Amino acid sequence: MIVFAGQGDARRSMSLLWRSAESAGPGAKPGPKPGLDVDTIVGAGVAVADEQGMAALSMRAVGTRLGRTAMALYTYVPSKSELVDLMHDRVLAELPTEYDTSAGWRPAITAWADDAWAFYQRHPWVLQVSQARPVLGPNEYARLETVVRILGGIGLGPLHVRRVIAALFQFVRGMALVATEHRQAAPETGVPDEEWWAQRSVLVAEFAPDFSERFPALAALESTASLAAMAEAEAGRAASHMEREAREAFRVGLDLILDGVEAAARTDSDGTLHASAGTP
Amino acid sequence: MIVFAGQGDARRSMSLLWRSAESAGPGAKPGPKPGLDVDTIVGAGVAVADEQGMAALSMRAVGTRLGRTAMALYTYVPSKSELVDLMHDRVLAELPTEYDTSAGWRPAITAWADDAWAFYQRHPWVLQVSQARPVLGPNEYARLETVVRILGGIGLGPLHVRRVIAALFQFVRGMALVATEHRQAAPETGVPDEEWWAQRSVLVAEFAPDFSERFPALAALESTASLAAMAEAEAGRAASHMEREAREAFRVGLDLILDGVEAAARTDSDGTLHASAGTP
DNA sequence: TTGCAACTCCTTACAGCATAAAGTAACCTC
DNA sequence: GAGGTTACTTTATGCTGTAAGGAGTTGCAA
Repeated sequence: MIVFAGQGDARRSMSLLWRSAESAGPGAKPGPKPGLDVDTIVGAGVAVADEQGMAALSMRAVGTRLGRTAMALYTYVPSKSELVDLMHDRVLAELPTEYDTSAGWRPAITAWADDAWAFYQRHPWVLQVSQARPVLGPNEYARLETVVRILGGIGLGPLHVRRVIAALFQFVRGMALVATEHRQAAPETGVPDEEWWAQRSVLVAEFAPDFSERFPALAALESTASLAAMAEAEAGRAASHMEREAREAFRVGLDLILDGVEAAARTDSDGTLHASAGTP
Repeated sequence: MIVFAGQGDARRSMSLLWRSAESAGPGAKPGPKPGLDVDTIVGAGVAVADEQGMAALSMRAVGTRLGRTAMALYTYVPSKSELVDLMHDRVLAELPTEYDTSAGWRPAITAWADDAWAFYQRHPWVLQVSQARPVLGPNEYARLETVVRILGGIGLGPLHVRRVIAALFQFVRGMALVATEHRQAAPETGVPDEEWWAQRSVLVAEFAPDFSERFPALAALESTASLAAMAEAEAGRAASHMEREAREAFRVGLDLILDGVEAAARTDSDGTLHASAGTP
């Protein structure tokens, strides 16, 4: 499903991304009045993707939602992959850009990560858009700017800042991806999480009766961990067990990384070359 | 492209995954001699995916490679998604399962991460297989067992171990994904990395002339970082700049996480409940 | 030896996808 | 009103996974 950006006319897609009441022009043009516009189409695309997932995002689906055929969209948007780019940048606008750093960078970056997490849960399809050649829309830059503002002045060298941010981004993305996949798998396959796992456990036991000899460390971990997990399972039932575990792993991993960043910031600021980038 | 596992007959797919000279049975059966077998088909699938990517993996493509039609495969494999599961577990067998922990867990886990990185670069399509409902094949478990053996005995509680491993997995996966996407984008779109970025920079400057006012921290970072990046760019030219950056960020991020794990292991082993799971 | 059941593999068919090409109708300017 | 431009539709092409049915091969029982 991963869609690559930047195939089409680069100039056209950039002008679509950065347009802002762009060049209203001379006014009346010949031909029938446009019944649609790019914003409406992008909105419909986002609605389809939010409701039915990326796999259900087809030109027909978007067109139908607007009472048109699939081909009608091509008047406004060069191709499906440009539409996805526009959808991506559109939803990115939901992310906050200001974080309070008065209590230090760490609570700020934690809040940022939590917001990103919530964002991905809201728009899971975003995780399916390729990151290789970023959309380079205004909101993509705004998101980056936000993090750079928080982490730019904590004593890391500029190259270090970039890499820490990349690592942070990918970590958040990765954990959010597992969580959304856990959540989506149930409706997609028609089998609830717990039931699926139970069924599989039985089958594993059946086909691999020597499991605990082949994977002793794993078996030991499972037995001790499942006790704790069961106790925990009684608590909430809004989200499935796997989804909650992903959330916990996200929190734990984030703290691990931020501990590392803290240490790096201390050692980096003594000696190593660094420019005072960011934080005006 | 993300394919969900476990839709088909669970029993059938488990027996395919765990089969090992399975129940040769009574011997001669009626009907023509099978011209293919599951292993051959899985091998052909891996070859197609390795060479042309996940998007090019179609039943027709795999069939053609074996001199058959697409439908011939359905005699051996219930569906495409089961085939993908089998391919996944097949290549997972390439990963080493033994790591030398005599110098401590940290070099071992670093080597593990490096091997995983190389593995993903070799089989980028693996990154497109959903993790939500893991394949639960023997090699998937072997991979997990390997990490648990390294991290099980360093003083983390069992629940903590699971989450640290989840975080580690997702981090490696995420960084590997960016790297492979950078590498694949060039052939996929026909435009080399550097050229694409140069072209885009010009367009951003054209459509957002107020860039450095809108994104001051970003602009400052870019200008200082690009100096260092240019010096670095002279060194090697095997991989593109973006790909090398992803690799660097991977290294940096991994060290950050492992610093955190080290600290956690120290504090966790004093006081908190934990079982001595793993490392016989 | 014959007949049958099981088996492999093929052809055909269908619904769905992105999108190219061509046609129709609406609208402005001259 | 004519001509050109634009919005949108219909039709068509070549992909996809896979259901359905048929052809040919083989082993065993009668």
